[in-house]
Parts: sequence; C-alpha cells; structure tokens
Amino acid sequence: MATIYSFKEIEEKWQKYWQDNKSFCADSDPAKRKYYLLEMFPYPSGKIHMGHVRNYTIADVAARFRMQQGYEVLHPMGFDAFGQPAENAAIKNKTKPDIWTHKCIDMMRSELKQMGFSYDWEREVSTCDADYYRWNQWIFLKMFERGLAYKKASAVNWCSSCETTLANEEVVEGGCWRCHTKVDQKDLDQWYLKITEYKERLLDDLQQLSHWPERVIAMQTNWIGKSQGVEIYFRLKGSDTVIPVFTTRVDTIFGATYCVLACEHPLVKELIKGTPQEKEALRFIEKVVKESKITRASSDVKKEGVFTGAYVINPVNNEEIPIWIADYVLMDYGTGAIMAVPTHDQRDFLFAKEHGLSMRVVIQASGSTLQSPGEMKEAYEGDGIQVNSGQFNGLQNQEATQKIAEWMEKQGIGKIQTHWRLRDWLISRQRYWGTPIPMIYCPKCGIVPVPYEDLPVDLPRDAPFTGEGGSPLGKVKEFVEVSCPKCKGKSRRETDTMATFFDSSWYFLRFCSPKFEGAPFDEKQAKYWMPVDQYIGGIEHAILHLLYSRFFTKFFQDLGMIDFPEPFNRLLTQGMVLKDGEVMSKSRGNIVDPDSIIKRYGADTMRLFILFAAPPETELEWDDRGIEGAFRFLNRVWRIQENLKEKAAPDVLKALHKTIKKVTDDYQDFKFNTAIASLMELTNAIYQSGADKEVFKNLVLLLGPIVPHFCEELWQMMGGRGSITKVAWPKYDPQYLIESTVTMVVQVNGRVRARREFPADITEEDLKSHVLSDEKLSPWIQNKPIRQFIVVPQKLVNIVV
RNA sequence: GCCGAAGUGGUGGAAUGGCAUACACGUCGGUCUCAAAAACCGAUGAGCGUAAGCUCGUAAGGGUUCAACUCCCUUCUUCGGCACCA
Repeated sequence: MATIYSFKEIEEKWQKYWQDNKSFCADSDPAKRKYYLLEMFPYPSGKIHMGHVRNYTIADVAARFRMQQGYEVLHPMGFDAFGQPAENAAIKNKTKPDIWTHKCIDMMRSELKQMGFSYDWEREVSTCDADYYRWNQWIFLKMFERGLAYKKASAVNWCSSCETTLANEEVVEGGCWRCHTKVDQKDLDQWYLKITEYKERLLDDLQQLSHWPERVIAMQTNWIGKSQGVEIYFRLKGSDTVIPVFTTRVDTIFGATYCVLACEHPLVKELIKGTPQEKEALRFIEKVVKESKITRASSDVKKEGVFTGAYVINPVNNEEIPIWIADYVLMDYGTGAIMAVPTHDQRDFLFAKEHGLSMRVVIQASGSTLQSPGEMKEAYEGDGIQVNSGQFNGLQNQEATQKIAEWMEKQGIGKIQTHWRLRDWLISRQRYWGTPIPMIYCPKCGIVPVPYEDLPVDLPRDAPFTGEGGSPLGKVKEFVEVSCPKCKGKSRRETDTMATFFDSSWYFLRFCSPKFEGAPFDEKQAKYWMPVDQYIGGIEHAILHLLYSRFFTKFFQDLGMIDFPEPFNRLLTQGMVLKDGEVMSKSRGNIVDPDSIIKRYGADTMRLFILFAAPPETELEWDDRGIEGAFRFLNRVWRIQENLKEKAAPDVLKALHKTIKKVTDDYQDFKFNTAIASLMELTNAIYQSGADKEVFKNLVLLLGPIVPHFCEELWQMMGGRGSITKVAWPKYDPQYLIESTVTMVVQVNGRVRARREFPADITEEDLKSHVLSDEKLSPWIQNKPIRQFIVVPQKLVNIVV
C-alpha cells in the first residue's frame, strides 16, 4: 500500500468544514422539491459495525446525489436509545443506564461523523430523552381515548431470562428474539394496542407499496394471515348447544366424518363429565396443555387424541359424527374446533387411520374415479369434481365452495367469515429503561389516564434494577405513590414501561420537527417532508418495526394529523456484510472493525469498497484485498490531476458523456457497483488518452457522493469554491452519444461469425448487400437459400440460412 | 407443507430477449530498478489446434424464438419468512 493522497488530513479537514458551515441542515423550502431520506436509526451500543457502515453509506450517496440534483434533502440521524442492553451494561459496569447510554451515543455520533455522512445533526433525537418519550405517552393516551390501548389479563409470552413479556412478533422459533431463551406462557394483566383494528388496512395498503421489496410484502401478508372460509354450526346431539367450526374448505363438508375440539375448548369438560372415558381424557388434556406451544408444533407426525363419547349433527346431511379431543387442534386459531375430513386433509387422514375412524371421498381429481377411501395412501388436497355431496355433485370444487357457502348462509347453518393470524400488540414490559406507561390505578376511580398537562411522566433516574425480575419502578416509592387525578385519593402508578418498538414506530415523524413543543410533530412540517421518500434498513425489521410504523401512521391519519396512509414510499433492505461466508459476530471472532479500516485507508476507501463489492440488496463478502483495490483506484484518480492536458481527446470526451449518463441512471436506481465500474472505465480511458481540466472536474463531481472528502479536496485544488454538494450535477450532452459508425455483430443462424464497422444510419438493403458479399462469411452462407434476414439497428444482424 | 429470494470464471460480481463473463480481486508475463516495493502495460472460462479458428459453456432437463443467463414448464440445491392456521 503506497499512500499518495493523505486521507487522514483531508477527511478531518472536510468533516470540520461541513460541521462549521452546517452544510447538511435541511430547511423546508416550498419552492424546492423535497427528498426525505431515512435510515433505520441505530441502537447506541457505542461502536458502529460494518452493517451500519453499509446501510449508512448507501443512504449517504443517495442524499448527496439528490442535494446536487437540487432537491431540498432531509437526512436526519438519531438513536433508538431505550432498551434492555443498557440495563444489563449498567449492572455489569456499576453505572446508570442513563449515563451509559449517553456515553455510547457520544461515541457513536463521533464515529458516524468520521464516516463523513451528510446528516443534519441539528435534528438529532434520542428516544430516551423526556423531550421525545413524553410524546410516546401522549400517543398512548390518544390511543387509550379511542379504545386502542387496553388492559387485559391473559396468557402472555414470558422470557424467564429477560424477566419480561414479549410481543408475538418478538417470539422467534419459540424463543426470545433477543436471548433465544425458550418462551413460557404466563398469566398476566398487561397493556395491549389494538393493531387488529387496522388489519384490513394494513393488508390492503400493501398493494400501494410498489417500491417495497416483494419479500417484505410477502412476509407482512403472511404475518397478517387473512384466510377466508365459512363458520359452520354443528349442533350437539341431544342438546341445543351449537359448536361453531371454521373451515376454508367448505367444499369438503359432505366428507366430514368426525369433529375435533382443542384441549382448552370450553365445552370439553362438560362433554366428558361422567362418561367412562372422563379420567383418560382429563389425563390426556393435562399432558397436552403442559407441553408448550413449541413442542406441540414440532411433534409433527404423531396425532394423539381421545373420544369424548359425544356426537354432533352435520347440518348438511344430518349425519351423526363423533367428537374427539386432539392435540393437533389449537385453541388460538379459528374457533378451537374443526370438522375433520380425512380424505382431503392430511392431518385428519393420519388421525383417522390411527384411530380407525371412517372416511368418505367427496372430491375426485379430474380423470380419477377413486371412490373407496381404503385405497388412499394420503389425503387428496387438490382440486376436482364434487361427489357424494348431495345437490352439489358434479360441480368443480372451487365453484362448489362458493355455492355451498351461500346455500349454508341461506339455510342458517353457516356464515361466510374471515379469520386473521394477527393478534393485538402486547406492549407492557417489566423493565426500567423504557417509557413509563402514563396510567394511574385508583381504588375508587379505577384506571385513570395521566392528564396531558402532567406529561411527561418522568422516568426516575434511580431505580433498584438488579435483573431479578418484577418491575423496577415498583420499588421507587416516590414514583409509585401518587394522588388520583380525578378524586385526589391515594393511588398507584403503572410501573411497567413500553416496549421499545413503540419509540421507533413514529420517529420518522419527529424528525420533521424535532424540537416541536405542541405535539409529537408539527403538522405543517410533516406535510412538507412526509412521506419518507426512501427508507433503508435491514431485512430483520421486515415485520416488527415496519408493521408497527405503518399502524402508527394510519392512527395519525385517523387523528387527522396527516393525510397519507403509508409512511415509507420506497424501501431498500440492504444485505448483510459477511466474512468468510458467515455473518460477522463476536462469537465467530470474524469481526472487521470499521475504525481500523478508517485508520489504515480512510473512510472514503471503505465507502468505495463497500459500494463496489456488491449491489446494495445482496450479501456482501468482506475482502481485505478488495479494499486495497479501492484504495489503489483513488490514488489512480489522484494522479490524473498531476498530468492534465490542454485538451482532452475526442474519445475521452465521448467516454465522459457516456459515463455521466450511466452514473446518473445508476445512482437513481441504487446501482452503485456498476456506477463505480463505469467510473473506473472512464479512469482507464483517461490513462490511455489523457484528460483536460473540464473532464477531470466532471469525474470528481460524479465520484463526489461516494468519496466525498476526496472529491471536496480535489475540487478545491482545481479552483472550485465551497462544498461540492452545492455544485449542480453534471449533465451529459447527447451529441457525444451519437456515433457516426457502429460495430455490428454478424450472426449466421444465431452464431457470431464476424464483427463489422458500418455507418450508424446504414439502410437495411445496404447492410444486406455488404454482409452477403463479405468473403469471410461466405463459407457459412454459400449456396444456401436465405430464409430470414434480421436486423437490430446499430447492434446486430442475423442471417438465417 | 405454504410463501418469497437466489444459483454465471479461481473469487466478488456485469449483462433482464441481441457479442455471456463488463469492472475489480487473484494469478501469470513484461516495462522501470543494482534490487525490491510501488507504478505502468499485457494475458487470464474450459477443451481441441502450430495457427487462422472450431466446439462446449450461465444448477439440471425440456419448451417458445432467427436469437434465451434473461420468457414458459419440470426438477434439484441454498438462504429467508410462516406453519398441526383447519
């Protein structure tokens, strides 16, 4: 590694310049087009990692590019500063979360500045500051007023290691998303947000998000989990009790040969009472309920169950069918009861075989005449023709699904219904380092919200959090003991804090007016800046953060504070940075520290490499030799400036204008790797033929967004004034893109046989006569009749013989 | 099982119906040098051939087309999400 340009000096110089001149402060200017560029803000761990470097470098190029294109750019940065790691670190280092977090923020801010990112630091926010979290409390109160925040006692996900509850979205493969401890179920009285009230809009509006990655849309669709079907009413034999059952395959109703209830189904105890099998059933139920959800899900083959002794009547044919209890039916989906159709559902098939239950074929695959279930080796779950289905025989099953549903509704024996997977969002956390939930419990008045004028409910600076469980705030007397806002009687504060995903569900709005006093955000500012034009972050937030943010946005829309339904117009999910094919992690010991790269090569080289090595969306393999190559390229460019000519050769001018077009298009589409490749090609061309001052200045402008310090310095050396970010983006002259002659490929039967120069405007006839009289081509064409002559203008001819 | 993404030289990757492998890394050769480094120039998919050149080649197989990495069908592999979801 040979150093030509002194990156250290240059980078420090320009970072100071940008700061002193407030080069990146955004101002809402109605005369200009705005561009709001946002990256998912970091948790302040104290050090940035390569994932941050990649995420923020991608964004920074876009921001600087838009600035030069004349947009008013909002490019803010802040810190998602509440959360558990601060508590753990504070316990470990015998300090306070508050002190630890602010120290980390200071460290990270200075690391981000070292990268040369174009943030408007005047707008920085930290979610742990009362100026921020008081608006969490404000939003919570608004939701409470509208019945969207409510308290409910129920079985919740509990992580025994983190000593706190978890949202459904925070349970990953049956474990805690943070520490992977197995999640238990625990009965607790907790606060929920009614995100389910927005399920239709959250699903339907995904359609509008045409610039979101397909996989994120798919994951959210999946998560919301809409399924349409029919709720069928089965009457208990010898009683008026009705057992509703949900199915998406009402076309198979005539093949229902038994029903199954989940163990937790409220009717179960009643049904088995006093029957000979009561004891066996109770033992079975106890066993299943004890097993957690995860183990039930993983035991995929064996289906166990017991007969209740009771029967229901199938309303379509008045058949009596037995009711079973089984482990494969879950209480928390549908109605907790199913109709079983062994011939057309694989789970029912296995269960029926195991317990010798009867079966009936009701759907025949086209071309099949299968009637006897005994011949079946597995359930037939495909489409076909209805058989054994009364008046619906002969219909295509998809048509029958519709007809049967309508008929059942008319008969009053069923109802067309939709079921959803999405559950309400549990936000209570038994932790210290979070936003206090602004609620008061009065023995006389019940649950009383803290009045708006009393916000914020400050988080006490001292609390005995030890990691031993229970809400730490509950141990702070001055915090807990409060008088009721209504009756002034002795009352008690809520001691749980909010899940930190609450904080990040609206921070993009706060950035529009970070110091606004009257509300979470200034509606006028939000109207100018929102929605975010481009959002960039990791795929790990595809469900959680992005779904919650969409929910909050719709809530603000309902409050009339904003007039758009979706917060993020475009979303880019950047790929991970790998080392030796694996994710960088402490445990693997394969971490490359950005700081060490900055020291050795400078921030510009790291930015260049990370953009060049792979397109933004794909995984990126870190390569120490690749970074050498990036550094080499910058030195190459630097050296051009020492050997400028009076006048550039025409081929270099041509190359320049082609490059301006290519780079502009590529930046627009976040194709930075190919933009850099074409800038390298231009550099190679300059090395061949030499460049003049004009050409070089343009090269510097084009490279500016990627390696800003380097280019600012070169720009100044070339006599430029001020920051390069204020200089208009280069325009290409189409005249240079017009070629007088072109090299065309000549194919015979689709195989390349020659390349020939032709005038760009040659007619097809001339082309034909030239090509056909070409001696070199004659062996391929000779004496064979020409069937077709295909011309792709300026590119290729294909002779078919 | 369902949904989604991907599979191209020794390596990262380019080409979205029209020259497969741009650009870079690595490797090899050359120039410069007492020498080395750096820098600069050149070669670099595989096979056959002295050569001009020919053949094969984008996970596998089939199809559409004058022409397919690209579009369609089937299959395989990897990664990600959801999952006894009725």
